[in-house]
Amino acid sequence: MSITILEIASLTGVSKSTVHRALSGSDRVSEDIRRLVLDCAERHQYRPNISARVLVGARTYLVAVLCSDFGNIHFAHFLRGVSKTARDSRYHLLTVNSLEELKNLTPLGMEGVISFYGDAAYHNEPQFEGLPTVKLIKEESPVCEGGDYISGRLSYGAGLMMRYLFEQGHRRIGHITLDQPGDRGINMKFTGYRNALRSIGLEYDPELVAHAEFYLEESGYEGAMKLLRQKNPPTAIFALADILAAGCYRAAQELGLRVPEDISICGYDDKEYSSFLRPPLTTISTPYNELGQRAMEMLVRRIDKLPPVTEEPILPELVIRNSVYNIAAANNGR
Amino acid sequence: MSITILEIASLTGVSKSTVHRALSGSDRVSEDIRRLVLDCAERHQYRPNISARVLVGARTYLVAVLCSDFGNIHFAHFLRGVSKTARDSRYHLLTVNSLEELKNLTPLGMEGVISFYGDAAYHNEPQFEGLPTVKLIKEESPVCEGGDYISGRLSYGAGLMMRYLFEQGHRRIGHITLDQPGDRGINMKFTGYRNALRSIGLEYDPELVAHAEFYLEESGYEGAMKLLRQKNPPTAIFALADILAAGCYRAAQELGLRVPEDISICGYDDKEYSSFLRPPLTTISTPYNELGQRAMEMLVRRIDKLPPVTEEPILPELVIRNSVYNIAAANNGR
DNA sequence: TAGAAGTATGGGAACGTTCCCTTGAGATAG
DNA sequence: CTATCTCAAGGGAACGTTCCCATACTTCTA
Repeated sequence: MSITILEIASLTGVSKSTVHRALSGSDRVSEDIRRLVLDCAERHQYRPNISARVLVGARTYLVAVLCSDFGNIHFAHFLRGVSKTARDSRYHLLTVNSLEELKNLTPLGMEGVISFYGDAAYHNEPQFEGLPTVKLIKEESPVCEGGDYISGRLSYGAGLMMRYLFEQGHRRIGHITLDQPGDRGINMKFTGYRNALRSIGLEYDPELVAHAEFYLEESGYEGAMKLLRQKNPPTAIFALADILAAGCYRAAQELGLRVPEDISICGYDDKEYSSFLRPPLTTISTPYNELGQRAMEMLVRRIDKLPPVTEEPILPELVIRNSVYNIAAANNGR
Repeated sequence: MSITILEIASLTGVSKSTVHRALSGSDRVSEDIRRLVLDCAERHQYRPNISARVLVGARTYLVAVLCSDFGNIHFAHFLRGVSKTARDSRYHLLTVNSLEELKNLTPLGMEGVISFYGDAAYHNEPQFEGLPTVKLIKEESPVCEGGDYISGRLSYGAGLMMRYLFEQGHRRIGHITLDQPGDRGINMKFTGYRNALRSIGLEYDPELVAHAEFYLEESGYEGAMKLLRQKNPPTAIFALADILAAGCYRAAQELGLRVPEDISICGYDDKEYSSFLRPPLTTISTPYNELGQRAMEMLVRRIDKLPPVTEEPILPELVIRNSVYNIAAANNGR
């Protein structure tokens, strides 16, 4: 274990109070003694005992990051962002798997919580365990008015893609959505699709929407099959997730349709594999790393009781590759 | 904050010692009082204050997981495994980004450390901060004799692939390795390649080895170009990583070679995208989830001062898809 | 029936830190 | 020269828990 404040005191021949003052920055200590103490602390690699600090209610610079699935690659990127800002602001991170575990760990003295895509059930609580809390959510909604939150802006992303498809001349745009109970984000994307249709001036046609059951390639395949076998099939399919888009590719291949010449396909997520699909998939990328950094910045301000600042929003980006055909140009060229 | 032992004491009218005894399991307390105390604790959702425990040197059930890159998908899976076992054995996890941060957080009272693919520089230290430590390493080596470690067994995985290629009739097998300073694991894979060559009875030919500079698709492309443009090119290329294999695909395509008919390509990692490559990539999968569980089990035993048990090793697995051509069968059929 | 043995409970100290109050010494002013 | 002020430094309490020892009471044994 590390050396304690009391040991430094006896080593330097001053009292623990004086050591504390010297260590905790410019209080009332003479310059000589400060030097002496700081020197001794440095030499013995003194590190304050966080646990003791907690007990007396002092600051800990500990922040909990809540995520129910550590295996999620998006979380991994998010965490990397959080971790970066945390390091810059001398905070320490504590990853927590569930609300139950968070409760068990609160005595460690965390000063705040960052929550990654929590269950919809928790959206209503503005903070966890009475601690300042920043939540990453899939899409803003009135429910979240109370607390601090940062949004993946799925609806915006969906609109981005829809507008792009429209610009490329597509008018019949299919959509594969995912019916996952309790996950508001996905319905939000569906909403994004519908809103975009409206703003573009296209009519909503339920025939153009397939409902996938699982987050699997197979579900995308089935959805695409349903959409493409109609008498008047769409010219483009916007799949809710890249993994579903991969399934669409397989369906297209099986039906003898070329991507993108015969059918345009695009996804959402920009997974690592998406650029390796043939043709490389046009998709939407969410900058989770930046979202993580921003979330931590927001939390730090909140902990410091600073008023929230309105910064430029962090928006999903359109990643244009080769899976969407420019119908407009093709028609012009004809 | 949660209710304290002292508050329960005054609530139930007994002393804090008695409350502590009742709470800490069957010590010397009368059944009546135990009931009374447990009831009160339950009702008020008592949670022991870990920080106070640390201070008096009692158990904390806290374990640190050390990883320098939280964005690593392999780590994400590993962490999921660790987390599962931790939950089952009522341990709590604390993810730590660097050795420096670990040092800062030791006062939280962690009882052990699990380290994910740390720098080679740390391999020599059997434990961090004097705590029981289990390390995930890429490959066993004499260096690690002192401490507890669990191995990804890269060398075994490389051997697995080489034997498979040999069985499929390949005799000129190229290899793309990665020159990363300080990363022993990669040299280990290279060693695995050479060992496998020897055990199979093939001669080592430096002409068949390309050294990639970065962990990038581009590097794989360059490596494959070098190997395939020789006058006597290999019939198969074993790339050090799936991402390099993806680059090999591009090189093959550019040279007008069909995969796998003209050139077999295989990788290592079994990344999510590997099954989406055309043709789907034959590769090696490391069960990081299981490795994480095992690592935590080992650590728990070590913390409990139990002797280590020798269990079945967790081995990488060959994932056969369609990127390796069976030359032997083709020749027979001819 | 006295003393020993055993059992239930209470009380104090300790862990390392921070906060608050006190002490003492030197400087300044009247 | 004394009273007041300033400033450096020391000392004690508190946080919540655990551990150890003390105390009171019961039960057993000779």
